[in-house]
Amino acid sequence: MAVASDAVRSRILAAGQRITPQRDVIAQLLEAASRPLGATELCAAVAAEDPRIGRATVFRTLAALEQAGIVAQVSLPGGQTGYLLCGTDGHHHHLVCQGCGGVDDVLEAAVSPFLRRLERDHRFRVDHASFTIYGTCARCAGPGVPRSARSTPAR
Amino acid sequence: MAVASDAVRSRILAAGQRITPQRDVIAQLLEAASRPLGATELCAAVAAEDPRIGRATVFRTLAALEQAGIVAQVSLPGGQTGYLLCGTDGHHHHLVCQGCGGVDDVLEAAVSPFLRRLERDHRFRVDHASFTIYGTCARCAGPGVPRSARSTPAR
DNA sequence: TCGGCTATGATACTTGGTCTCAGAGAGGCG
DNA sequence: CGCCTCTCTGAGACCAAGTATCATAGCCGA
Repeated sequence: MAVASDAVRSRILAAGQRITPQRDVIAQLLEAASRPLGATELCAAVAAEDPRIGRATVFRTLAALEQAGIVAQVSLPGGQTGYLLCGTDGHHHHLVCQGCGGVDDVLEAAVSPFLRRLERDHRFRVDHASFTIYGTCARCAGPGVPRSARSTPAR
Repeated sequence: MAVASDAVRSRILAAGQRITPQRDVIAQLLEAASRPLGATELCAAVAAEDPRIGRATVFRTLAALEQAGIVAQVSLPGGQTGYLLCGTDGHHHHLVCQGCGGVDDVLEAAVSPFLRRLERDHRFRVDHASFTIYGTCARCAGPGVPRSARSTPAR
């Protein structure tokens, strides 16, 4: 059976959490998915991998991994919650492609000027902002069918 | 019993929806709250106003009002959903004050430069973005404490 | 090896929301 | 006025997501 990558395992350890077979299964499933998994989806996948793992353990593990900064919750369109293994350390945001389900990370540094501007304009102190943005990635936009305006030389 | 304001009623009508006593109650409760109400909270308030109004009607009404652009869903910290009567027409975003629960609207125009920048940097076409930002409004930040001294970078 | 702590599985429960279905009520029309 | 249709409603079953509880298993350090 596959196991979670060393990188993930070491991050779990670094957060002072134990690596257990159950956590390994869950981390590995999220890692293999590379797109946000819904609660039902994840529970089903976990059950398929090892039917003896309980729902409570799944959610506990997600909470533990989230606390360790290894998984993030994103709100999927339709109001559902998706769980996502994220490669980026620290607080960041997500671009979710509605075509392939892939996720791109947006570093906090890219959004903080925007937030500071909001703070100034609205006389508001921002404590916490986390947003998920839906759209279409370059690959899914299709080669040869680029958005008319997107000839911009992106890095 | 109080009724929803004329502005709200006319917006319901403009969206081709009927004004019924039940919708009136719900719109009026949201209007009076001036902060996001959770599902339980709202159902309880509705029941207090008229115990014969069913849950299904509450959610149906919320959906109808949301479609009419009169209410918005915001995700409250803790993952809960709040319902909110919004004064601004068109797509916009919300700043939620964690002190008083008040909500300030952020017009789409204020965020689109940020989104365009993201599109450029990530080669990503943004279809839909809606974010709710938590923080403290100027009033709750407290009088006498100058804003310049208390600005904190977003986490 | 012993004690304590962490993690686990089972299960019941809560919350948030949807679906279904029969019926009430309003509006339009002849 | 009477009828027809269409929207909206209430009740309640149902579902999905997540939490709480509790006894137990297993790891780990002393």
